[in-house]
Amino acid sequence: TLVDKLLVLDEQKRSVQTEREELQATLNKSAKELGDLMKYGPRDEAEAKKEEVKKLKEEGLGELSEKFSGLENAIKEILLQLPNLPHESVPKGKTAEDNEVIKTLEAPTLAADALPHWELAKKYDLIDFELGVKLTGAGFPVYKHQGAKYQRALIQYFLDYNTAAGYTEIMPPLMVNEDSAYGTGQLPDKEGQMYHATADNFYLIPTAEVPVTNIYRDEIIAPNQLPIKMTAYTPCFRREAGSYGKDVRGLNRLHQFDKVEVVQLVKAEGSYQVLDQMVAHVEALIQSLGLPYRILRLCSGDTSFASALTYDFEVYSAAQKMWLEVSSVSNFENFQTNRMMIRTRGENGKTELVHSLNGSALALPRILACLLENNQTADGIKIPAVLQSYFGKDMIS
RNA sequence: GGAGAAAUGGCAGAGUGGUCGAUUGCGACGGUCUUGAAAACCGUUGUCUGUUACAGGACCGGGGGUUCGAAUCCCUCUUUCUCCGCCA
Repeated sequence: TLVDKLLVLDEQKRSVQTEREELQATLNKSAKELGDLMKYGPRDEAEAKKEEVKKLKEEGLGELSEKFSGLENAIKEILLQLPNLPHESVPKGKTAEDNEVIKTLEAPTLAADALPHWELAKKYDLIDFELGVKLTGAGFPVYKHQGAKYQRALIQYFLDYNTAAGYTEIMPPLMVNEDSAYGTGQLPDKEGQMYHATADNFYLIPTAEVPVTNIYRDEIIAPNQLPIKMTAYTPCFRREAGSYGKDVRGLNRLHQFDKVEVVQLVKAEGSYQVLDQMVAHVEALIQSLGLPYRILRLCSGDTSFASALTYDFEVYSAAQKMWLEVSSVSNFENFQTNRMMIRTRGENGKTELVHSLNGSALALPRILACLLENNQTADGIKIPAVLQSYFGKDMIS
């Protein structure tokens, strides 16, 4: 297996490293002696010594260095391919069927003539999917009138909700470089899922997690700065290669969508309590919108490359009669921070990796879909109480 | 896009081929003094790797080269600053 290979390579690397460093040490020492000799010693003796050192270097060092960097690269390549290890509470399983339902609210039923959100979007002129096709392509909807305003209201409400809980608001770049994409684990795992601006080798962000977490790449965070809590609204871009059918109808799956994300960097001890807090945070947010939801603990096969434990939140689309994922809350432990070298100092002053966690709070399109479908009435679409001050009225009509 | 200058530890800023992992100042931390604080004085203060431990090795924006020896010389890339051009 990869791991066995890794162990062998690592052992080889160490022994080559020791060998090389010993040679390096003799060379360094000789060079120093030679320095004195050049200054004070007899000329011919210095020259003789010089030849001797030169020969020693040529014989060993180049070969050893090559061998070493070869081994090092092989190891690095394997390490990048290894996913995170699942937390002990993660149920074993391969597909979404094996996810564990932690909590579920009753799925409401609507009148027989209830419309799916794409019909409602057309009826009230909220979203123009065909226009998006003209401008860009499928999966790039155009929000209009009350639809655009509803988006803005949701974004603002979510950001206010998160900052009230102590998250600092961030507005990051929407494109990142290769280092950032590797840092959070999108590369090499999700190479084909990101839009790639090849002329400059930038990637359009699939989630705010990427730029926001990378803010602290290569940093040692003072212990009194922890926990670091950040929230960001960004559009997200995903190629979604391989999706098809009713999965992609309407707002169900888009290439560009809006999301408000929360990210935390915390001490390793207690990171799972923080995960629980984040789950509670997201749950209360969904509750405040009055949407029926359920919480899943993802099985090993459904958990993403970088995550150790992920909870998914799904809301119920009453007109489509299906659950739609609207938030994913994960603890990455030190998987991302190890790649990014995000550290803090422990009791003894030694550096140690922090843990990174993040979650959506929340992704907009499916929330909007459910808000439209579940709140439709003969007179219009009701706006939840918490959103009315942001939206400016209590009904879309 | 064109021309020039620069990149050194948390920050500022020395260092132009050997004794430099790096002077000094500020900041931070510990201590003395004080009822407490300030001031003053003394001390500590980069990262990675590696060993049971000591030793050892690497890192002065990134990569490559010259040399017995590179923070220092050469090539290249990136970034920043100044001037010019263009522009929301």
